[in-house]
Amino acid sequence: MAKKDLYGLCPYVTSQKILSGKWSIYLLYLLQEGPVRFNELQRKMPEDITHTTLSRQLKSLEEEGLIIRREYSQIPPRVEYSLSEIGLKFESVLEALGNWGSDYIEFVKHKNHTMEKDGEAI
Amino acid sequence: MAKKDLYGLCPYVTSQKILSGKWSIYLLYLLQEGPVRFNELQRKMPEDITHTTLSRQLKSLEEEGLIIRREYSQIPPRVEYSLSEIGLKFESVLEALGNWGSDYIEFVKHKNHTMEKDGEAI
DNA sequence: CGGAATCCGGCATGATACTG
DNA sequence: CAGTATCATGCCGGATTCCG
Repeated sequence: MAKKDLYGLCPYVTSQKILSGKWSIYLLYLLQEGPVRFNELQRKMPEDITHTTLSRQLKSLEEEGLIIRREYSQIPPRVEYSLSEIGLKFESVLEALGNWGSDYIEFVKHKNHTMEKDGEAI
Repeated sequence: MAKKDLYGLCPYVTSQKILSGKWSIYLLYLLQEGPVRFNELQRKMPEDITHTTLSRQLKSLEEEGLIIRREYSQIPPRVEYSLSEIGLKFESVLEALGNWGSDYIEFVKHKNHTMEKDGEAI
């Protein structure tokens, strides 16, 4: 059954597919610290994101097994998202990604700086 | 100048943008072991990819500073791609990604297995 | 409050053909 | 062999609306 043969069972291809969602990484990052409610997630996003989009991304991550959706039967509704077991394991990736991202930002700053010094206007 | 403000200087958002290319992760993975020629890259891709697409992805990664394109003036042309300094630093991410991807594949296999045992046909 | 259903637009990818 | 130019298209994200 294994849906889509798990992309040839290649870990990199598989990872790529899962990270293809525009907000997947940041959502997993936000969920690291425990259960978060839907609206709270929306507010914490670095850019504006409609609830439609957020809903889809979360549903997708849930179907892939990375996150858990817990619904409390009350009015008004309360839904919390958290990392699953395999989602928790993703934290090592997040850490590497965070470190590298910071390095990369510094790299680009430096690159721009030297470009200015050289008087390039590209 | 800093193009697009580096996505708010957030490491996760920045990383997400760079990994948005459909093949970025796998390309970086392939380039880990040293310079690779264009056609060689194309052959090593896990799925068929047109040279148009490959060319664009490589150009994109090059502009972002992750890879280096070296052209040898000869006929027929010979172009080799390799990781830049910041691209080399990405290897820690690749390692984490590879490990997690393998775990995830196992996770899905197990999930499917138990689903079959339970006789679910979803 | 959280989400489903639609519609729409953009853009990345893919297909094809041409160049040095 | 490697790349560009052009055109087609499919999918994803965003906007809006309705629902419980």
